[in-house]
Amino acid sequence: MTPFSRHPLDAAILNLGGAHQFSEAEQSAIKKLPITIRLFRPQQDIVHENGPSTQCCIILDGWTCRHQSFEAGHRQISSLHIPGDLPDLQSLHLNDPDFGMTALTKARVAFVPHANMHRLIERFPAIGTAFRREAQVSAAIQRAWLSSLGRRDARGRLAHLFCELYLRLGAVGITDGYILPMPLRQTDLADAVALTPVHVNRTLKDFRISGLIKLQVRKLEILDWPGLRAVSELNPQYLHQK
Amino acid sequence: MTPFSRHPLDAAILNLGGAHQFSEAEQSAIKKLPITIRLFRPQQDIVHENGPSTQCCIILDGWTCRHQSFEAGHRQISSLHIPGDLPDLQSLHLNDPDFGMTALTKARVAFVPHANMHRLIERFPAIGTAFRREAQVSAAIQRAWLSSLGRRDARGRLAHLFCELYLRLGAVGITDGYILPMPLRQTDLADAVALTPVHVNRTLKDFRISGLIKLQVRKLEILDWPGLRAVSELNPQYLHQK
DNA sequence: CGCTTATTTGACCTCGCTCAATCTGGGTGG
DNA sequence: CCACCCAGATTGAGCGAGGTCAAATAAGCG
Repeated sequence: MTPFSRHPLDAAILNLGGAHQFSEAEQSAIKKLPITIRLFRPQQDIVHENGPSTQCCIILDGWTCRHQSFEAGHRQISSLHIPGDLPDLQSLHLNDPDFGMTALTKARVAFVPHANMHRLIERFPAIGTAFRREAQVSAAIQRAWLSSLGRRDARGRLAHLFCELYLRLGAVGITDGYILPMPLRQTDLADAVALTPVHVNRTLKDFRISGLIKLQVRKLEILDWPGLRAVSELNPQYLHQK
Repeated sequence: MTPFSRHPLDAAILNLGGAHQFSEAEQSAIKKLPITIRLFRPQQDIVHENGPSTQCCIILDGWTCRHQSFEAGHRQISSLHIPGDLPDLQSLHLNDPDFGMTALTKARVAFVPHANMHRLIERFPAIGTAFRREAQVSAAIQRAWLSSLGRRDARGRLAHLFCELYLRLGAVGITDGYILPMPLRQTDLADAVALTPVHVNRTLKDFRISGLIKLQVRKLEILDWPGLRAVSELNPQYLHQK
């Protein structure tokens, strides 16, 4: 783990490997992938909602989201992605994306041509297995969101989102105690939990008054974890961490 | 395709194969899987929400659903499954299920031990690929549901569900023109689209009055497909059919 | 034909939406 | 260094889609 061993895909390798880490050979094969790195500004499209893609992307830095738009101008964010995530494995198997992806913050994203990914899977079945596992984990997170939208009220939804982020960010070592980065605007939060920005604002105020959280500039501090967790009815099983 | 070629897993093979069907060798390997077939009555649990499973299941007959329960007694259905579906590939990779699965109708379900599935994937990488593809398709369907709950009103949600079912059932040849089986009770519909049974009832009445559908005993007839589709804002891309 | 489960309808209420105005803080140009 | 700007956050007032509760009707089924 000397500084020399740093590679842009390190976080992704760690993330994908999960419980049983990749072998040396597998890791170095991943690191030899021909990647193109691009920078994005907040609100910039990474993958357009229509139009096929020939590359997979890997989040190196910053936050991105998948979303779908509606005629009335509303949009629904269906997942949030942080460094180490591979949010577009779907395009390896399906031609038409059913979602758009955009940056929520400044973001650094690596792109790998599909052909290279397919070859990688062929040569290293364990990587194929890891991709299947990753698909299942992110499907599980999506299910949790689905239930959240379906059956939780405004407080529950926001609390659940915060708890999930706390755990996910903690797993990749981005938290500082109970303080986590929170680069999303209230508008973005609203699109994620399917509320209006106005109501998100009111609910956050409610949380603040109840002493559950403190939300400053781009930083969220969880003041009362048991309390927030109770509001969220969180069952962290679905994250399948560790 | 003589009657002699009928095998309980035929539908699943067709479903999984997708665009590029399996080779003879692959197909016969699948058919040689040691399956246990069990029958379930409506509302009976197939996979419990807690407790690990050591088998994958394949729906042979009937409808099932995945769902999550909440403390207040509510439940959210996160997906519906019809014959040919493999709704529990997740358990191949993740130990703890984050959902329960129950039969919505009388159902015939085949079970295959994980070990045999893993061996199958090892020997036939194309089957591993098919499993990845299947995971992505069902994730896409879940995303569509998620957006539906988040951004559509009661009419939109129900219409969207009906349109999706029409297309999915059509793809496996279960529809008869615009008539499709609809074994779900209004309570089940409510749990799927996150409304109360009462409001589902009112919305169905509204559809009936608008001449969009006819809903009789266990049968749904779509009287005005363009109309229903307009209400649903359906973009069938996400089903990735064909 | 009686019993249970599902559907239907009515009356009332509430959570979250809409619309609109105001406040705030960080960035920018003079 | 300061006045200005502008995106984002905050607050208020009124409304409506969908929820709740309760009762009536209809449909399976032994």
